[in-house]
Amino acid sequence: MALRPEKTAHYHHGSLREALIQAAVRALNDGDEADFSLSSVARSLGVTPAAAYKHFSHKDDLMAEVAAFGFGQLAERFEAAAPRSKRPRSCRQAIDRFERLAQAYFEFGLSQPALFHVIFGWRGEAHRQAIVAVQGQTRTFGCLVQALKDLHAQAAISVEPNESWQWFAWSAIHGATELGIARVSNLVAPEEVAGVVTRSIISAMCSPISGSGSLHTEVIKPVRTSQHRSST
Amino acid sequence: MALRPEKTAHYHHGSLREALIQAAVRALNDGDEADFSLSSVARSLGVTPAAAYKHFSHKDDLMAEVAAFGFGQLAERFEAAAPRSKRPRSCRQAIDRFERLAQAYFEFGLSQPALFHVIFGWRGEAHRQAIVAVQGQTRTFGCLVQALKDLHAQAAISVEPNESWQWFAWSAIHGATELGIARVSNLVAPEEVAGVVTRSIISAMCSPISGSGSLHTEVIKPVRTSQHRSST
DNA sequence: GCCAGAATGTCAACGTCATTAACATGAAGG
DNA sequence: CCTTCATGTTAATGACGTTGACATTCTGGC
Repeated sequence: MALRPEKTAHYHHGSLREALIQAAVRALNDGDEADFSLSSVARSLGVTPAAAYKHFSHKDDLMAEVAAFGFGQLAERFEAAAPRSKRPRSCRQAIDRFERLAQAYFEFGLSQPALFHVIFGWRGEAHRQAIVAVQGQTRTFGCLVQALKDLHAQAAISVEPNESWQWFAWSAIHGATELGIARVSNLVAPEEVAGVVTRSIISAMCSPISGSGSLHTEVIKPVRTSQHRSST
Repeated sequence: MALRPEKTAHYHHGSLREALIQAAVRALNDGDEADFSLSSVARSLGVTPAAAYKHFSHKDDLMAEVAAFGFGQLAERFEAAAPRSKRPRSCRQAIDRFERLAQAYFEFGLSQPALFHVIFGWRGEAHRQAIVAVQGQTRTFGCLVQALKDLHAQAAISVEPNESWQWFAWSAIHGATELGIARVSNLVAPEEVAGVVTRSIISAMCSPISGSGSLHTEVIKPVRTSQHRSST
């Protein structure tokens, strides 16, 4: 059939390995994570659980692939929200772009919480997990870092986005997503989370020390008044 | 034995219910979450798994109690790090207090990751989970909010800590903890995370619009130069 | 003091899960 | 054609969550 059966073309099933990964992702996204199991995933493909062990040595092996796939999906969302080709050419473009990235991150977590937790919460074999994490970071975290650099290049923030700031920005976005998934509070409406978080991060990175007062009045002032609505 | 056998004094075991909860917490904290099970917890108490079902209708029931207990532990850490009796009387005291709270949150998550994820990541019966979350928030999240108000009262931050800011501060601290647990990156050394996060949050909440320039040069400047070490 | 009944535990069983070993099947290549 | 390897099934093992039948022990009323 295939012109070049490069590696795993289609023996009995075709390519069970990929099918299992995608079925696992589908099962995770289709609600009930309690019902998630290697067996049920195999069953959904009309295949025996034992068949999975011809392709994965442990369940953790499958989950690692699922995590890698999830990172890919997140990267796709990032690319869709802020295409690499369209670099920001103004301060506001940089800000909007950064917010869209945060929004994509948040929506990804809320719409696929089980997958999200496989990516970031899976406790598996440390070795493989590390590999997945590193690969995933280069694709996703790199986008955030670039957005921060763009913010700086377009003078939307005054501090240079060094590693500490990168860590902080990621933490804030990630934490907002986790808290959103946990439904631990409804202090901020979901559709406003990304805006609040990004503007707060930007506010943090507008240091007033290097005589950039104009930046503040230009960028931060309208943000603050319009967004962080006062309560009480 | 007991002067007043108020409710569940000691029948066969004594008070299995409490013992099970604490044994579960112990099992979660003693590494291997993969080996965690209702059965193993019961076994560790020399008791049959079925015995647990005289006290909890489902495993989720037990986990909800574990989550509530975990919230209590976090609250204790908060109280130890920043006693409610010792209210800050200066700007620096307020800042230090806030940082100690963040540090306590971070260390709690890193030292007891499994328990931490039961608290924030457990997917159980929505009803009970909501109750636990609400109760836990009043004890823990309230401390953070108070710290933010103290920061404002001591003029360490200029914006009023409304709900949006509370959400943001919590998100940043929570996200830093989650990323730390996931060991997803080592951009910032663990012992510096709390400092970086708190100072960044404070920086975000120092709005330059209300003529509080003195606050910035006084509070933020030394922070920025000493902490966010430049990289590249 | 004794006994009914509730509270609390064990035992045995069910269905599911992850995992494995033994066996079957089908494609590929000599 | 026939070996060989990749891929699948079957059947088994031990652990898990959960339940129902049964045993024990505490408690309260007599």
